[in-house]
Amino acid sequence: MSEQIKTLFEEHDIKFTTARSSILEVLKEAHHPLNYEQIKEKMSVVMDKATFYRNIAKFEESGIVHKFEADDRKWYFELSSTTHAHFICEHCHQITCIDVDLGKVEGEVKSIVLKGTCKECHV
Amino acid sequence: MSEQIKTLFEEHDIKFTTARSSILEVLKEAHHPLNYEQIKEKMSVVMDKATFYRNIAKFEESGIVHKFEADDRKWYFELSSTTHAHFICEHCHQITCIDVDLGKVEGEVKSIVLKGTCKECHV
DNA sequence: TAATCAAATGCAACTTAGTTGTGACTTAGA
DNA sequence: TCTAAGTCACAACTAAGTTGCATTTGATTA
Ligand SMILES: [Mn+2]
Ligand SMILES: [Mn+2]
Ligand SMILES: [Zn+2]
Ligand SMILES: [Zn+2]
Repeated sequence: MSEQIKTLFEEHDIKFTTARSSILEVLKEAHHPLNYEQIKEKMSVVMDKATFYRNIAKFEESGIVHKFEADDRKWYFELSSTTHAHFICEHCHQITCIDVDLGKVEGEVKSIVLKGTCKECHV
Repeated sequence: MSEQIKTLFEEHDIKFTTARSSILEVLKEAHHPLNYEQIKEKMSVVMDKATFYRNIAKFEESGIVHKFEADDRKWYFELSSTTHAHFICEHCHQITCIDVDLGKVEGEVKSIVLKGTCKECHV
Protein backbone atom coordinates (compact mmCIF):
# COMPACT_ATOMS: atom_id res chain seq x y z
CA MET A 1 0.00 0.00 0.00
CA SER A 2 1.31 3.42 -0.94
CA GLU A 3 2.15 6.08 1.61
CA GLN A 4 -0.23 8.46 -0.14
CA ILE A 5 -3.19 6.19 0.56
CA LYS A 6 -2.13 5.48 4.14
CA THR A 7 -2.01 9.23 4.70
CA LEU A 8 -5.48 9.68 3.20
CA PHE A 9 -6.91 7.21 5.72
CA GLU A 10 -5.21 8.93 8.64
CA GLU A 11 -6.11 12.44 7.58
CA HIS A 12 -9.76 11.58 7.18
CA ASP A 13 -9.99 9.34 10.21
CA ILE A 14 -11.04 6.34 8.15
CA LYS A 15 -10.34 2.85 9.48
CA PHE A 16 -7.90 0.86 7.39
CA THR A 17 -9.16 -2.24 5.58
CA THR A 18 -7.74 -4.15 2.64
CA ALA A 19 -10.95 -3.54 0.70
CA ARG A 20 -10.67 0.22 1.08
CA SER A 21 -7.01 0.36 0.28
CA SER A 22 -7.59 -1.74 -2.83
CA ILE A 23 -10.26 0.63 -4.17
CA LEU A 24 -8.11 3.70 -3.64
CA GLU A 25 -5.09 1.99 -5.18
CA VAL A 26 -7.04 1.50 -8.41
CA LEU A 27 -8.36 5.07 -8.45
CA LYS A 28 -4.87 6.40 -7.83
CA GLU A 29 -3.51 4.62 -10.91
CA ALA A 30 -6.41 5.58 -13.16
CA HIS A 31 -6.11 8.46 -15.57
CA HIS A 32 -9.84 8.90 -15.99
CA PRO A 33 -13.00 8.12 -14.03
CA LEU A 34 -14.01 4.47 -13.70
CA ASN A 35 -17.30 2.73 -12.92
CA TYR A 36 -17.86 -0.19 -10.55
CA GLU A 37 -17.27 -2.90 -13.14
CA GLN A 38 -14.06 -1.30 -14.34
CA ILE A 39 -12.72 -0.86 -10.83
CA LYS A 40 -13.69 -4.43 -9.93
CA GLU A 41 -11.64 -5.78 -12.84
CA LYS A 42 -8.56 -3.89 -11.70
CA MET A 43 -8.83 -4.53 -7.98
CA SER A 44 -6.43 -6.96 -6.35
CA VAL A 45 -9.02 -7.84 -3.70
CA VAL A 46 -12.40 -9.47 -4.29
CA MET A 47 -15.21 -7.81 -2.40
CA ASP A 48 -18.96 -7.73 -2.49
CA LYS A 49 -20.52 -4.84 -4.38
CA ALA A 50 -22.30 -3.76 -1.18
CA THR A 51 -18.88 -3.34 0.42
CA PHE A 52 -17.62 -1.47 -2.61
CA TYR A 53 -20.51 1.00 -2.69
CA ARG A 54 -20.51 1.54 1.09
CA ASN A 55 -16.82 2.31 1.02
CA ILE A 56 -17.20 4.63 -1.95
CA ALA A 57 -19.97 6.42 -0.03
CA LYS A 58 -17.57 6.84 2.88
CA PHE A 59 -14.86 8.23 0.60
CA GLU A 60 -17.35 10.64 -0.88
CA GLU A 61 -18.45 11.93 2.53
CA SER A 62 -14.82 12.59 3.36
CA GLY A 63 -14.31 14.32 0.04
CA ILE A 64 -11.62 11.85 -1.04
CA VAL A 65 -13.58 10.60 -4.01
CA HIS A 66 -15.79 12.41 -6.46
CA LYS A 67 -18.54 10.70 -8.42
CA PHE A 68 -20.83 11.59 -11.29
CA GLU A 69 -23.28 9.91 -13.60
CA ALA A 70 -22.40 9.49 -17.25
CA ASP A 71 -25.28 8.88 -19.63
CA ASP A 72 -25.24 5.12 -19.15
CA ARG A 73 -26.95 5.04 -15.76
CA LYS A 74 -23.67 4.22 -14.06
CA TRP A 75 -21.67 6.12 -11.48
CA TYR A 76 -18.11 7.06 -12.36
CA PHE A 77 -15.52 7.59 -9.65
CA GLU A 78 -12.20 9.37 -9.43
CA LEU A 79 -9.96 10.75 -6.71
CA SER A 80 -10.96 14.32 -5.91
CA SER A 81 -8.84 17.04 -7.41
CA THR A 82 -9.45 20.55 -8.65
CA THR A 83 -12.80 20.98 -10.41
CA HIS A 84 -12.51 19.96 -14.03
CA ALA A 85 -14.82 18.76 -16.75
CA HIS A 86 -15.43 15.32 -18.21
CA PHE A 87 -16.10 14.76 -21.85
CA ILE A 88 -18.10 11.62 -22.64
CA CYS A 89 -18.12 10.44 -26.23
CA GLU A 90 -21.48 8.99 -27.28
CA HIS A 91 -19.78 6.80 -29.86
CA CYS A 92 -16.67 5.29 -28.25
CA HIS A 93 -17.89 5.92 -24.67
CA GLN A 94 -14.47 7.17 -23.71
CA ILE A 95 -14.41 9.56 -20.77
CA THR A 96 -11.75 12.23 -20.84
CA CYS A 97 -10.82 14.72 -18.13
CA ILE A 98 -10.53 18.22 -19.58
CA ASP A 99 -10.12 21.76 -18.36
CA VAL A 100 -12.72 24.23 -19.50
CA ASP A 101 -13.17 27.89 -18.78
CA LEU A 102 -16.86 28.35 -18.04
CA GLY A 103 -16.84 32.09 -17.80
CA LYS A 104 -19.01 33.27 -14.96
CA VAL A 105 -21.76 30.99 -13.68
CA GLU A 106 -24.07 31.79 -10.79
CA GLY A 107 -23.71 29.34 -7.92
CA GLU A 108 -20.86 27.03 -7.04
CA VAL A 109 -20.00 24.46 -9.71
CA LYS A 110 -18.67 21.13 -8.44
CA SER A 111 -18.93 18.91 -11.47
CA ILE A 112 -19.07 19.44 -15.22
CA VAL A 113 -20.07 16.78 -17.71
CA LEU A 114 -19.96 17.37 -21.44
CA LYS A 115 -21.46 14.85 -23.81
CA GLY A 116 -20.99 14.63 -27.54
CA THR A 117 -18.64 13.28 -30.17
CA CYS A 118 -14.92 13.21 -29.46
CA LYS A 119 -12.44 14.37 -32.08
CA GLU A 120 -11.43 10.76 -32.93
CA CYS A 121 -15.04 9.78 -33.63
CA HIS A 122 -15.93 13.03 -35.40
CA VAL A 123 -16.46 12.71 -39.16
CA MET B 1 -53.37 20.51 -29.91
CA SER B 2 -51.18 23.40 -30.91
CA GLU B 3 -50.16 24.10 -34.48
CA GLN B 4 -46.53 23.96 -33.44
CA ILE B 5 -46.84 20.35 -32.35
CA LYS B 6 -48.89 19.34 -35.39
CA THR B 7 -46.13 20.78 -37.54
CA LEU B 8 -43.47 18.85 -35.63
CA PHE B 9 -45.25 15.58 -36.37
CA GLU B 10 -45.59 16.40 -40.06
CA GLU B 11 -42.03 17.62 -40.49
CA HIS B 12 -40.58 14.52 -38.89
CA ASP B 13 -43.00 12.07 -40.47
CA ILE B 14 -44.25 10.86 -37.11
CA LYS B 15 -47.71 9.37 -36.82
CA PHE B 16 -50.11 11.44 -34.74
CA THR B 17 -51.41 9.86 -31.53
CA THR B 18 -53.00 11.43 -28.48
CA ALA B 19 -50.22 10.00 -26.29
CA ARG B 20 -47.50 11.64 -28.37
CA SER B 21 -49.23 14.94 -28.62
CA SER B 22 -49.80 14.95 -24.87
CA ILE B 23 -46.11 14.42 -24.13
CA LEU B 24 -45.00 17.20 -26.45
CA GLU B 25 -47.66 19.55 -25.09
CA VAL B 26 -46.15 19.20 -21.62
CA LEU B 27 -42.59 19.69 -22.83
CA LYS B 28 -43.64 22.75 -24.80
CA GLU B 29 -45.04 24.43 -21.69
CA ALA B 30 -42.09 23.50 -19.46
CA HIS B 31 -39.36 26.02 -18.75
CA HIS B 32 -36.85 23.43 -17.70
CA PRO B 33 -36.17 19.73 -18.28
CA LEU B 34 -38.59 17.23 -16.70
CA ASN B 35 -38.33 13.55 -15.82
CA TYR B 36 -40.90 10.82 -16.43
CA GLU B 37 -42.75 11.28 -13.12
CA GLN B 38 -42.96 15.03 -13.58
CA ILE B 39 -44.24 14.74 -17.12
CA LYS B 40 -46.74 12.07 -16.08
CA GLU B 41 -48.23 14.41 -13.47
CA LYS B 42 -48.73 17.14 -16.03
CA MET B 43 -50.04 15.04 -18.89
CA SER B 44 -53.70 15.18 -19.81
CA VAL B 45 -53.61 11.60 -21.10
CA VAL B 46 -52.86 8.48 -19.06
CA MET B 47 -50.42 6.12 -20.74
CA ASP B 48 -48.21 3.22 -19.77
CA LYS B 49 -44.59 4.04 -19.03
CA ALA B 50 -43.57 1.68 -21.85
CA THR B 51 -45.54 3.85 -24.24
CA PHE B 52 -44.03 6.99 -22.78
CA TYR B 53 -40.45 5.78 -23.10
CA ARG B 54 -41.00 4.36 -26.59
CA ASN B 55 -42.39 7.67 -27.76
CA ILE B 56 -39.60 9.61 -26.14
CA ALA B 57 -37.13 7.35 -27.95
CA LYS B 58 -38.86 8.16 -31.22
CA PHE B 59 -38.72 11.89 -30.51
CA GLU B 60 -35.04 11.59 -29.71
CA GLU B 61 -34.30 9.78 -32.98
CA SER B 62 -35.99 12.58 -34.86
CA GLY B 63 -34.09 15.17 -32.87
CA ILE B 64 -37.27 16.73 -31.47
CA VAL B 65 -36.41 15.94 -27.88
CA HIS B 66 -33.13 16.01 -26.04
CA LYS B 67 -32.46 13.97 -22.94
CA PHE B 68 -29.75 13.78 -20.29
CA GLU B 69 -29.13 12.15 -16.97
CA ALA B 70 -29.03 14.27 -13.85
CA ASP B 71 -27.30 12.75 -10.85
CA ASP B 72 -30.42 10.98 -9.59
CA ARG B 73 -30.40 8.06 -12.04
CA LYS B 74 -33.30 9.58 -13.95
CA TRP B 75 -33.56 10.86 -17.50
CA TYR B 76 -34.58 14.48 -18.02
CA PHE B 77 -36.27 15.59 -21.21
CA GLU B 78 -36.79 18.88 -23.00
CA LEU B 79 -37.63 20.05 -26.50
CA SER B 80 -34.47 20.41 -28.53
CA SER B 81 -33.12 23.91 -28.97
CA THR B 82 -29.68 25.42 -29.31
CA THR B 83 -27.03 23.70 -27.19
CA HIS B 84 -27.08 25.08 -23.69
CA ALA B 85 -26.07 23.94 -20.24
CA HIS B 86 -28.08 22.66 -17.30
CA PHE B 87 -27.24 23.52 -13.75
CA ILE B 88 -28.42 20.96 -11.19
CA CYS B 89 -28.44 22.05 -7.57
CA GLU B 90 -27.45 19.24 -5.21
CA HIS B 91 -29.49 20.82 -2.42
CA CYS B 92 -32.82 21.93 -3.89
CA HIS B 93 -32.53 19.65 -6.96
CA GLN B 94 -33.70 22.46 -9.20
CA ILE B 95 -32.57 22.19 -12.80
CA THR B 96 -31.93 25.46 -14.58
CA CYS B 97 -31.15 26.04 -18.24
CA ILE B 98 -28.18 28.38 -18.63
CA ASP B 99 -25.91 29.64 -21.35
CA VAL B 100 -22.24 29.12 -20.83
CA ASP B 101 -19.26 29.97 -22.96
CA LEU B 102 -17.01 26.92 -22.92
CA GLY B 103 -14.13 28.43 -24.79
CA LYS B 104 -12.66 25.91 -27.20
CA VAL B 105 -13.27 22.21 -26.61
CA GLU B 106 -12.07 19.42 -28.86
CA GLY B 107 -14.91 17.41 -30.34
CA GLU B 108 -18.56 18.30 -30.79
CA VAL B 109 -20.41 19.09 -27.57
CA LYS B 110 -24.10 18.18 -27.50
CA SER B 111 -24.96 18.39 -23.84
CA ILE B 112 -23.53 20.19 -20.82
CA VAL B 113 -24.47 19.37 -17.25
CA LEU B 114 -23.14 21.36 -14.32
CA LYS B 115 -23.70 20.16 -10.78
CA GLY B 116 -23.21 22.12 -7.60
CA THR B 117 -24.94 24.57 -5.32
CA CYS B 118 -27.25 27.18 -6.82
CA LYS B 119 -27.07 30.79 -5.68
CA GLU B 120 -30.26 30.45 -3.59
CA CYS B 121 -28.85 27.50 -1.65
CA HIS B 122 -25.35 28.95 -1.38
CA VAL B 123 -24.35 30.09 2.12
C1' DT C 1 -67.86 5.64 -45.31
C1' DA C 2 -65.91 0.99 -44.61
C1' DA C 3 -61.97 -2.13 -45.04
C1' DT C 4 -57.05 -2.63 -44.51
C1' DC C 5 -52.68 -3.13 -42.18
C1' DA C 6 -48.50 -1.28 -40.37
C1' DA C 7 -47.62 1.01 -36.44
C1' DA C 8 -48.76 2.21 -31.58
C1' DT C 9 -50.62 0.81 -27.17
C1' DG C 10 -51.37 -1.62 -22.48
C1' DC C 11 -49.98 -5.03 -19.70
C1' DA C 12 -46.95 -7.93 -17.38
C1' DA C 13 -42.64 -9.75 -16.98
C1' DC C 14 -37.92 -8.56 -17.12
C1' DT C 15 -33.16 -6.17 -16.50
C1' DT C 16 -29.68 -4.19 -13.83
C1' DA C 17 -27.04 -0.56 -11.11
C1' DG C 18 -27.20 0.38 -6.83
C1' DT C 19 -29.21 -0.21 -1.72
C1' DT C 20 -30.37 -2.38 2.67
C1' DG C 21 -30.75 -5.84 6.68
C1' DT C 22 -28.25 -8.97 9.35
C1' DG C 23 -25.17 -12.06 11.61
C1' DA C 24 -20.16 -13.11 11.35
C1' DC C 25 -15.66 -11.16 11.24
C1' DT C 26 -11.78 -7.33 11.62
C1' DT C 27 -9.59 -3.63 13.37
C1' DA C 28 -7.72 -0.22 16.62
C1' DG C 29 -7.00 0.68 21.10
C1' DA C 30 -7.07 -0.35 26.15
C1' DT D 1 -5.06 -10.39 24.62
C1' DC D 2 -9.63 -8.69 25.22
C1' DT D 3 -13.28 -5.76 23.73
C1' DA D 4 -16.39 -2.85 21.33
C1' DA D 5 -17.16 -0.39 17.37
C1' DG D 6 -16.93 -0.71 12.77
C1' DT D 7 -16.73 -3.49 8.46
C1' DC D 8 -17.69 -7.48 5.80
C1' DA D 9 -20.27 -11.14 2.83
C1' DC D 10 -24.46 -12.72 1.49
C1' DA D 11 -29.00 -12.49 0.09
C1' DA D 12 -32.98 -10.04 -0.59
C1' DC D 13 -34.63 -5.80 -2.25
C1' DT D 14 -35.58 -1.25 -5.07
C1' DA D 15 -36.77 1.34 -8.95
C1' DA D 16 -35.93 3.50 -13.62
C1' DG D 17 -36.16 1.99 -17.75
C1' DT D 18 -36.80 -2.09 -21.38
C1' DT D 19 -38.95 -5.94 -23.89
C1' DG D 20 -42.44 -9.44 -25.79
C1' DC D 21 -46.81 -9.96 -27.23
C1' DA D 22 -51.81 -9.69 -27.98
C1' DT D 23 -55.01 -5.91 -28.83
C1' DT D 24 -56.19 -1.37 -30.59
C1' DT D 25 -55.58 2.74 -33.39
C1' DG D 26 -55.22 5.80 -37.15
C1' DA D 27 -53.40 7.01 -42.06
C1' DT D 28 -54.43 5.15 -46.51
C1' DT D 29 -57.10 3.19 -50.08
C1' DA D 30 -61.31 1.49 -52.15
MN1 LIG E 1 -11.48 13.74 -14.10
MN1 LIG F 1 -32.57 23.32 -21.11
ZN1 LIG G 1 -15.30 8.99 -29.32
ZN1 LIG H 1 -30.41 25.06 -4.97
